Amino acid sequence: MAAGCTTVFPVRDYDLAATLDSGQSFRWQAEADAWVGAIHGRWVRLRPVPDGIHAETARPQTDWRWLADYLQVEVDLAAVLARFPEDPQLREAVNACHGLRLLRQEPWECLASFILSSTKQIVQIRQIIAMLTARHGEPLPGPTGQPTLHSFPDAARIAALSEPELRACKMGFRAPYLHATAQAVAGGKVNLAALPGLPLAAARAELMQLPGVGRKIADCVLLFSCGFAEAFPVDVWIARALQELYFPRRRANARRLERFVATHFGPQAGYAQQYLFHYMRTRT
DNA sequence: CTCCAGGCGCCTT
DNA sequence: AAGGCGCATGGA
Repeated sequence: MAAGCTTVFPVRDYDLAATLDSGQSFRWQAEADAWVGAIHGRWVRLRPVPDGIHAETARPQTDWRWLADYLQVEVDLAAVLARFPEDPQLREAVNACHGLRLLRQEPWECLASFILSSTKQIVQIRQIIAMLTARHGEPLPGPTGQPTLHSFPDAARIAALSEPELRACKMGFRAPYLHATAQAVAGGKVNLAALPGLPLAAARAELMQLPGVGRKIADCVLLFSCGFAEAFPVDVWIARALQELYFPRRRANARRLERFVATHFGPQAGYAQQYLFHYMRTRT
């Protein structure tokens, strides 16, 4: 294959803006008609085009599989939606968010990002992560005239930082959680790369050993970076959505909500969750 | 000013 | 088992 800095992924039903800006990933920056980001140690610009997604890198690529995998362009969205349960609430969310997809992110960046997400608004999560990468990531080669992007600092790098250095990135009480989890991952106590090969419950239990990682953050990592499409993170937005859409008359406690999501949404529950989440956040 | 944000860990009942 | 509270920080 010839090396080049651009390619087009032919794909239908892909809303790039909704997907990159729906709270599953925190580093994509909007330009006039494109998105710029740093993934897999590379500067990338993505642009929606009529027949798919146009991609541009700073350095020539001979193999674009890393990006095709990240974007999940091979996923047949219609087949995913076909396995959703038939209920009017979910149908409404799907109709409102046509082309919304799930990404497949790098596990460490995903885990660290969601440790930093607790009781923060998405805007602030983005600010914390921007500061962390600018200060402690490696500068990436990019086009001249563009602001320099940085790689996400790996677990060993964050483990080697002091807690005050982390707190200086405005992450507050999350600093000791991120630090201790970075040490556990860098030290091999949890092997993130092995999680996709485990049964869902075992992979979840592995993640929940880590400090600062409970059920919700574990499910985010399982869904957004490990390929477990049935993982269903329940945050305040989703809890509110389930309460309002499915239990409008009586108050449902956490236990009841957990049983409902485990039985109602099926094998593509994680996709359903993303539609409900985006629908709740964007409806007027 | 108060309230709350893609929670978690620990402490009470 | 289930619920309450503190934790930093900043925006509404």
